[in-house]
Amino acid sequence: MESLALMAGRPRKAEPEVALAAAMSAFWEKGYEGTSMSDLTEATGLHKASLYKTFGDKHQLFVSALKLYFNKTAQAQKVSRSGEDSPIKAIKKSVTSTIDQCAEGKGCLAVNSLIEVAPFDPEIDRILKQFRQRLENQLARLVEEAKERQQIPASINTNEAVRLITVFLHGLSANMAAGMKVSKARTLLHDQLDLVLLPKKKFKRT
Amino acid sequence: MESLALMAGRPRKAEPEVALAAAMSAFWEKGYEGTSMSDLTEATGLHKASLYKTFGDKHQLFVSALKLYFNKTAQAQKVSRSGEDSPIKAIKKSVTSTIDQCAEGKGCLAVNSLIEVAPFDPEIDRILKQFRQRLENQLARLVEEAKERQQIPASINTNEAVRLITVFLHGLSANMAAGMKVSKARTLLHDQLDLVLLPKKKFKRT
DNA sequence: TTTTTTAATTAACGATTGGTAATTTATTGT
DNA sequence: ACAATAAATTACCAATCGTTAATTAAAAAA
Repeated sequence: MESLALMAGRPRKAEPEVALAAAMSAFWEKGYEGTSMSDLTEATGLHKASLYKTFGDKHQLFVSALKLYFNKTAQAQKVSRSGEDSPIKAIKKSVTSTIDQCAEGKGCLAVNSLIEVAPFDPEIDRILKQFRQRLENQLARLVEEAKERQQIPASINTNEAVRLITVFLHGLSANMAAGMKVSKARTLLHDQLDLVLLPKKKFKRT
Repeated sequence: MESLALMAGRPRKAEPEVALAAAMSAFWEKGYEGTSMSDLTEATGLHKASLYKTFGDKHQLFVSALKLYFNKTAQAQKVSRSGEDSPIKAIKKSVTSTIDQCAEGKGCLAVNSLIEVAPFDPEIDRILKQFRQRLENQLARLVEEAKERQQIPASINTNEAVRLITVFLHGLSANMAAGMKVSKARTLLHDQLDLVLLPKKKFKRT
């Protein structure tokens, strides 16, 4: 009765989910202000009026696209670390998946929006904060597990370590938006992980 | 004959340098696309036609504003590390100055532009690359000096260390654009510096 | 076949965008 | 006083912005 239901009325050209995914891509490529309604009609294959009826105005559509983005990336992270028993390897797989989603020249939609729209848009700001928090909690859990299993020193401050990793991810996203290669980003990310999660020793300053 | 010359014609309401600084602030606050010509007239106190005559079109004005931004930040860094003999302290002062310039809710104009305009604007992309390179060279020089003075281990890979620092700075800028406090950013930055510049010791994995 | 339902389509709205041309105002040089 | 100069100001341009109303087309239900 839900997905296979034959509905009265003219059949739509594109399923809302498909159209939303296309809109998400458009926002991702061109940013919120940079994506016009014309761009969205072109991307989705739907006409303006249909977009308004289905998703509300541009802002609501953007909110929906953002949420879809998060579901997709969260899902990708989950998949990439599925079956991984080692916490520290799970961390690596999780964050590497994040980088892999940042295609060159596009960066991460969340980080892009953090800079472009969050400062002027309380609702988007709230949503982004929420999702950052979710990612940080996820990582914090894995760091704690890694400590328990003595893969990393217990002396590490979990919250600080997580912050050092996520802030670095944001930096990588910014660079990837401007063309940094995925391979380069991966290398730097792994260096950063080693730095954050491996212990330091004292060093004699002169 | 230059600065004090009495010129024929109606005197201008604002000196071009002052107007350019105001335009820079506007772009910094609202981004390139987000700043309309009306915003710019309001910020500079100059009328549209005057802006066009003085600076060319919006894009040229933005280029000039970007260059001014770099000159200002480079100058601020230079000042903040002036008279500092210790290379490692000079590094800290230099990058801290970068963070201090990223006012809360605005981030860094260069990083903002990296995400918002560089992907669609080859000229801006080129300029930003050039300035990132300049900053990285500056830091690399200081890292090398620190090595020579044995403030940090010679085993450190200079280019990698510099990249880990600058990428982290970009991440901080993104977060500050969305409201991270300067004090918080400073703390994280210093943690990152210690991590990158202090040596690690081997750790037995289980 | 007619009615009902739903989406596609067309056309248009006022507002704002970046950008110019024409004119007015204020100053210096002669 | 009068021309020359340069900036301020006003008015305007076509194009695009996000948004909406009215109409048409295509399917199911009666």
